[in-house]
Amino acid sequence: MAKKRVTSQDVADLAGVSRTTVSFVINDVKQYNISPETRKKVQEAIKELGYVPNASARALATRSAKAIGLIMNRSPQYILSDTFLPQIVGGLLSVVNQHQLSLLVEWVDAEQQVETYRKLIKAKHIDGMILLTPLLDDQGLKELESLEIPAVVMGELEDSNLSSVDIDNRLAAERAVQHLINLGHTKIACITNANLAFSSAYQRLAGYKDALKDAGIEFDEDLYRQADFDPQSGHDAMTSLLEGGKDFSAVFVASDNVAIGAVSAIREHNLSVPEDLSMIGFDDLPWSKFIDPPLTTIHLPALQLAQNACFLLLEQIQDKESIAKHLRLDFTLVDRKSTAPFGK
Amino acid sequence: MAKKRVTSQDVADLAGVSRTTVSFVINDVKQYNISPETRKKVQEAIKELGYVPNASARALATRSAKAIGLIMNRSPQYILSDTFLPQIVGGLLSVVNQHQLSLLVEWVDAEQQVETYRKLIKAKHIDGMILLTPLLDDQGLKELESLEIPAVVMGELEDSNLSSVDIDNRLAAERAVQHLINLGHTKIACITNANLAFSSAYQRLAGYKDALKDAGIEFDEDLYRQADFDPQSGHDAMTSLLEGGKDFSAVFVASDNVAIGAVSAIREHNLSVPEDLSMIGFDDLPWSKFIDPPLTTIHLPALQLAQNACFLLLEQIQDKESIAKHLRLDFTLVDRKSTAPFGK
DNA sequence: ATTGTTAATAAAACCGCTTTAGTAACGCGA
DNA sequence: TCGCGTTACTAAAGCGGTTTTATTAACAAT
Repeated sequence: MAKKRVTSQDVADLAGVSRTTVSFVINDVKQYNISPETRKKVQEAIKELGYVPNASARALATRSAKAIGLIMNRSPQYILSDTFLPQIVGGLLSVVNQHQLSLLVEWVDAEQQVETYRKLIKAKHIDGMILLTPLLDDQGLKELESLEIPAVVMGELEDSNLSSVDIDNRLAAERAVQHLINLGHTKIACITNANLAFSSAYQRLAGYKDALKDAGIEFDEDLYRQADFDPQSGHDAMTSLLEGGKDFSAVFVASDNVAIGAVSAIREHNLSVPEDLSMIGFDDLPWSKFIDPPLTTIHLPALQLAQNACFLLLEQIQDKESIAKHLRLDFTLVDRKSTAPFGK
Repeated sequence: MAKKRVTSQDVADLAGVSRTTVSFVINDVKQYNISPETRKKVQEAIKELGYVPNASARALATRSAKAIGLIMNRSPQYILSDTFLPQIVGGLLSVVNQHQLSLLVEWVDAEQQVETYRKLIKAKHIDGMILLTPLLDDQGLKELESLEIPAVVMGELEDSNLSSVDIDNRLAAERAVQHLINLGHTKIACITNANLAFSSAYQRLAGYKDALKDAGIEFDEDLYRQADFDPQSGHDAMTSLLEGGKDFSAVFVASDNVAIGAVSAIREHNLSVPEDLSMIGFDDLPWSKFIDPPLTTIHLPALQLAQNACFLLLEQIQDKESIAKHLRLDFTLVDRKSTAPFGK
């Protein structure tokens, strides 16, 4: 008893008009004037039949998918620990919904980036895309630029012409480390948020080095570790630092999600934050102020970043000629309880 | 210089065959045997032109969208604090990718549930859907059942015929509370994870009551608060409990995300967990074992739940006649450091 | 030689919508 | 009365695939 699908023809028949007219009513095409009575007849027929236009047919005819894609570079394993995902999805959803669009989530395999980007757009599954956690050497992105496809990256890529939205990661990291320096610390360790192939990790590390340099402190390779997005990696990195034998009184952890693991490692060594070790984080996740001690950190306006990325993308989709923009939102340093003056 | 789109006709021309043949090659239709040479010619043409079949056209012709939807009931505001989202998305993505499908994320407004579900499916945007955090009285779901649309809910709904995947929330909550009782606690407070319209909140509360009843402890309205998914609400609920004047030695918090806020409130009252108050959580979020104290909690296999939900859905999509299944995955109680015997 | 089969490909219809290019009806000025 | 411009609508041609049906050639069987 497969229910026959209701098409615009059915609506047209019931209303006693043509499919053309039905289409005009639905899309509110204004240069063709349809009489109020006809309009009403059609609308009633639509309601009576419970007609919903077929999205694929529409997309095919209009050559626009009415959908955008959120493209993630991380492998599923990393997505699991992407603490920002809810904020990003929530942000995108809020604007996408207002514009009657759909949101597609895709994950591109590192090995076949180039292919995947191309396919997504060529297949016209989506009208444009938002790229999350870009890698510095992403060949696929290079191709995207040349294909002149609507796209905006959430993150910074130095030599890219794609539109982007981010905070100034490097400067923010510098400010974070300066905060520690201002408190009198000179031996400051650093744990990155991820492997340096990710632009945010690279830039935050650069900011750390900037701050040291400004203060005339030499960068010490032994006080630096790489983490891998999740708390466990932070725990391991901190353990390694503590057992490395090098003395330090403060640490800059380039992601709160990593920091929470680092704090647990510090506790395991019977030390405490900030009494024995000051820590400043990065990201300001929803729970950062609820842990013990509440984390001093850099607030990343993830929701706004996502929304703005979406706005930029929609702009590009509507006006293909629009030039690439690089939007930088403000960050703020949130001073809580995980830092203390040197020497107590 | 709008690059002309490459269609199957172009491929056919280049290969010197018909569109039909191109289609057969692409889809590997086996009842029509195409000679190896033709096949090769076509494949080379495809490669040379960089041809990618248009998804909308395909969907229109095959009447299948090759996409599934993840439908969230929470408002964007709540999505922000949905700590499981990364695991769910990661889980879905991993199976969706294997099957060459796309994943659409949608949020349905509480006010227009019925409409939204129908539209999504009728528009054939998606072939089926996975429903997250269902509400107990969701009218839209009722309609879904009658429309015989492929759908599986992540969660439990008592009187629903839709397929579902979940753990036994009620039993798990009972076990959690029994754990406290076994430690000698008798005055046990409860903070729900959300408002009781959400089935998980309702069921976890029921489990809490079951455990009390089994142990002959009377349910005390004053020792019970509702939270609202996020840490702040947990903080507020716990503050309210502590300042309520009623004595209690343990608390069951029906979500770790809420629990982290509750712990912070406890600290603010200069009390500590588990010395002054034992706490058991629920969910076992990625960071639950890294906070201080590491949370004793119920482990919810979110990733597996998502994957299984997806499998069930795909099954339903392929075989419309398949009957609804209710899958219950195992939970485990993870005993960490936030609980202690009563009276120390 | 005739017919029947089968293998390999092509023609054409169709999926359900949008959109261009009309067309009929009507009022209006000359 | 005729021509002309509006107004309110429609027929038909796509959009780019899939799928049913048809066609042709080769080959085996009668």
